[in-house]
Amino acid sequence: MDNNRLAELLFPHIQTTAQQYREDIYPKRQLPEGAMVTRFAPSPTGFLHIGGVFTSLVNERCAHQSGGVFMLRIEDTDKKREHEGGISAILTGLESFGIRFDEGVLSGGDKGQYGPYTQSQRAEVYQAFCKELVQKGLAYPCFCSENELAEIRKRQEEDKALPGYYGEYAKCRGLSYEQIEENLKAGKSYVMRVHSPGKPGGRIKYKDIIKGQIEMDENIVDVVLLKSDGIPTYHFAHAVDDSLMGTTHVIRGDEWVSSVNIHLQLFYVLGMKAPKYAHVSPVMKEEDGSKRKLSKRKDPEAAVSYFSEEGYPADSVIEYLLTLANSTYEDWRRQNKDLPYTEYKFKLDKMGQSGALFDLKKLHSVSSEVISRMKAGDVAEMAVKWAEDYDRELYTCLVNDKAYTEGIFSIDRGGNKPRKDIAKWSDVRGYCSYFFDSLFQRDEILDIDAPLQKEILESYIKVFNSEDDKDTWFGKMKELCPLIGFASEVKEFKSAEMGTYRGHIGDLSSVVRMAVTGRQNTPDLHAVMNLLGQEKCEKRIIDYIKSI
RNA sequence: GGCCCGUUGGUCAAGAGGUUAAGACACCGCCCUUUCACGGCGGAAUCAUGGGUUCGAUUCCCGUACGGGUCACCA
Repeated sequence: MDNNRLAELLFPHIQTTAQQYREDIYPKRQLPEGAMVTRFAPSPTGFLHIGGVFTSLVNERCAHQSGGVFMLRIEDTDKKREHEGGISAILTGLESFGIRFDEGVLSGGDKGQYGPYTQSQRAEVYQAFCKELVQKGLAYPCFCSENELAEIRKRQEEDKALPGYYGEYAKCRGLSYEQIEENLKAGKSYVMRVHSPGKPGGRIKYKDIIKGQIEMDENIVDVVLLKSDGIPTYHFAHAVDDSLMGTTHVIRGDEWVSSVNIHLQLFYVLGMKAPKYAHVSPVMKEEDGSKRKLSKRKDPEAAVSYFSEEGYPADSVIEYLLTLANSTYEDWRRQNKDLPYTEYKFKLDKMGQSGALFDLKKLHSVSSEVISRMKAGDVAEMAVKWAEDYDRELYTCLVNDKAYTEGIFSIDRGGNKPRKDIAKWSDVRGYCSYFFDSLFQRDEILDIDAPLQKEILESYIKVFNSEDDKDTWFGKMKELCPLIGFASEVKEFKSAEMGTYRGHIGDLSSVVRMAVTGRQNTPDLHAVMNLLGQEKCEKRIIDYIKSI
């Protein structure tokens, strides 16, 4: 059959040739040796998943630390599943994590010389390549209906044969020009399939940067290249786009591993160089003692909105994700507490081969470390920002007096022994509620006799002055001890015989802390009282005495 | 079911043919400390299983179990 004639029959409107795309329109990138060109290619079918942040982070690191290019390509080839606003949700989500793209679909519009970066806008490009394949006898139209395909599948099941459209099952492979023309005239819908050069029993090998050597059956199925609407399947779009756009490393979820035989074959028939592959394991979730993929529907922490709602800083999430990606990251971080994560040399081939469980406890720990290193002003600012959206009552308190708010977050901050009370902004309310009368409440009880507490506080209130500096304040505390039968040193208390003292200076502090803040756990008590001021402290103490 | 991949403490994991099998989170204990923290020290806890190769296997090979992935005109 005359393939050129068939190509014209099928694609009369396609004038630009694949050759022109390859050589003129998408020239080779001029990049330094070793620069990686990577991409994140989501389909706008829903919301951003934490797994998507994970893979895009890995892609981003590889590109930017090698002096390469990182692209965002939108794979919107399935119109049925597309969601309104899906693209901007992904864009703003990724942006909020500080993941930056050099090329592709960005919030300000497309950027880069290798576009368009939205697949639905690239129909002609794919069709040109498909046309070329037809000319080479490597692609053909298939008019099989859904029912016919189902029948084939049924027959294969009975024969215990490999499912798929191939070999003797590929009815449309041998259609003549006339038959095709006739079908076309009759207006029958059709897809374009590759004429797979694969041989049954053939094996292929490839080296995956993460998974290592992988061997599998060669693809023999005539996979669909263009769907009946002329839009490509993922497989075909991947092959065409990634070679045209000069992607050097395809880093994607490992659900694609088993399709690599198809992809490699497509690059082969297209006469284009295949990229290197790295397949990332999914982030998992533990349930009933077994692992499963983190699911958007079942697991709230799968959606990135969970992290903004809970108030985990983006940096914390990134930091945690990095510890999952490269286990040496944690060691590096301990030794380089103040460097940005971008200074860490990420290693693709050191990624785990099996999926890691998403551990909220660990995130919590990582995040409290991150926040403990922030400046008071930044903490205040981020907490206020979070409260504005998620806790109006807290917000009102925090914005009322900026200096006061910043004072709260300044206590015990900045030294080399920072506290780690806050892991997420939703912890802030609990952390600082006693600084505001409208949030203040007592819900803890101290394990010391009430009469003793009263006695202590009645003595204490006489000498208390919130303006005292720390040494003066502490000196007064010590002087108070003998008057109420307490030891002014914990050591002395411990070494003395039982019954010598009624308590020690630590107990004294606890009582005062409880009276003033209603809690047993607060930052430096002197600083707290100093910020609260004389009047408030006294009132709290008096109220407390009355209440017990 | 076919094909592919995986399995080191509760979790994340390093690791190499011979190691006392790192480290981190969580947990427990102690120390430091006016308290609360932070920090330091210590503890408990792991190579899925059966064969084989080997002087020696957690590491290499085969099988089993378990887990994950994939078999669309979805990505």
